[in-house]
Amino acid sequence: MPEKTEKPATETTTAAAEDRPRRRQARGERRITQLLEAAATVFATTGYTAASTNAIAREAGVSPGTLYQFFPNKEAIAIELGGRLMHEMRQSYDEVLSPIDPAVTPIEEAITGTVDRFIEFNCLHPAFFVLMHGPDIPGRIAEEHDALHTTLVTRVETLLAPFVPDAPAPAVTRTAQMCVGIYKAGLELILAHEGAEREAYIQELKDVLLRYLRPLAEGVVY
Amino acid sequence: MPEKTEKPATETTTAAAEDRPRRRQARGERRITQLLEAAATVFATTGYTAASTNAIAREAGVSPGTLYQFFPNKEAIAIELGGRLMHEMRQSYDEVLSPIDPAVTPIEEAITGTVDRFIEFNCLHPAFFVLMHGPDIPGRIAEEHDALHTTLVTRVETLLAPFVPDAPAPAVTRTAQMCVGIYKAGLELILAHEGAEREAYIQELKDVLLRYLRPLAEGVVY
DNA sequence: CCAGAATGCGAGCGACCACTCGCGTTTGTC
DNA sequence: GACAAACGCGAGTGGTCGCTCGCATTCTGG
Repeated sequence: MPEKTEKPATETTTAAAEDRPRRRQARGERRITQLLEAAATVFATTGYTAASTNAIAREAGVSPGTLYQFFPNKEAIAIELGGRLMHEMRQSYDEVLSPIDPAVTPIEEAITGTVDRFIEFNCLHPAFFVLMHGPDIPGRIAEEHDALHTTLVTRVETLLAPFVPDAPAPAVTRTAQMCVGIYKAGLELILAHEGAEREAYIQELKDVLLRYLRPLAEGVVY
Repeated sequence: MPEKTEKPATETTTAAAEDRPRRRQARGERRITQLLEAAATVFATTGYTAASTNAIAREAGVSPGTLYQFFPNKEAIAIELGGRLMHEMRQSYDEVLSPIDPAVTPIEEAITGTVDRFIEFNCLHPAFFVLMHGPDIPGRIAEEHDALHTTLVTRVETLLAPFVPDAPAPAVTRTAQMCVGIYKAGLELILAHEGAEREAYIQELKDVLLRYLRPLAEGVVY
């Protein structure tokens, strides 16, 4: 991996926020989103490491040089793409994961709503799954991935907490971790199928989570 | 990928079964297992694609040329390693997954026994998980992976079948798929922890599967 | 003990890939 | 309309990696 330019941290003088206050033109912004879309499809089909920057540029219909006009390196593409998808996801998921009162919303509804929302998002943006769950991903993105994962786990914990008021914290964490893992596993199956079969797997995932969590909500301890 | 030598099929004269009836010496066999062990550790730490053949040779303390004395290419190393692990696994799992009678063995025991056996094997051979669940894996190994996966699913299906005699086949398949997926997810969590925490996650995985499957065994349909 | 095969070496080859550079084109600004 | 900056190109560069080749060393059968 040629990493020659060590980015000598040219934070030289001015109090300017960015090191290079590159003024983007409208054309440039368009190219960026275009390149990001191309990257999304290439990442989704081949994975991150196997995706070549040349392939992304080709997919976008531009030259490799043009690509590097807007992104300093391959990782930055994934970072930016991941960031934008994360942002878009938060919009969907802040409404769903936060405001839940076990007295009002039964656990069945909480699970169904959350799962539906996440499934929809991931079906719409298959690259997100690749970037966030792909194991061949280098440093910086892995950090974002971890951040998302822990955020997700914490959210599930707070979602779970009111249902199990008298459970020790580590146990709740484990349950939340399992939930996220189960969700990931289910998502993979769901993305691998289409139509009625996909719907059936969605239902199956809900069943798993429901049967797993309902005993907790009912205070049953086996 | 440089694939120059097209193996000109030097089936020159004799009706020998193999193209090269290479007589291995004891030293060679030792080198092979040594290289395979080295490959296992390198694969387990860096994944398949990121693992360089030179790194494997270095880990084994031999030169790259020596490595290619015993394996035609990088893929063959993974194939052979995967094959040996598969073989070793079958020994553990044929005893567990086959002979189960729901009248004699309750579902709790079936789950516990199966999970324990598989967990143990995967903890012992972390490279197996990487080779079988890594997404950066080229053609041939992916085939073996798929073969293992479907075998696993089929086994779980037959394991499940006696508990749900009147369920439609596709539904059983879906349930089996979910079980395998859940197991994979749980395994990842288990491998990521140690000691008491690991044990707790093992228990958690068993709980998930148990709560998921018990309603089926009891004929309860939500 | 001695041919010949198996084993061992490591510099090097070719292909690929992330990334660059010089130069031409378009766009915004005064 | 003129100047600068942003945009666009694509051949080229350095580096890594899978793999080879010629040659030295060790083993094995007769």
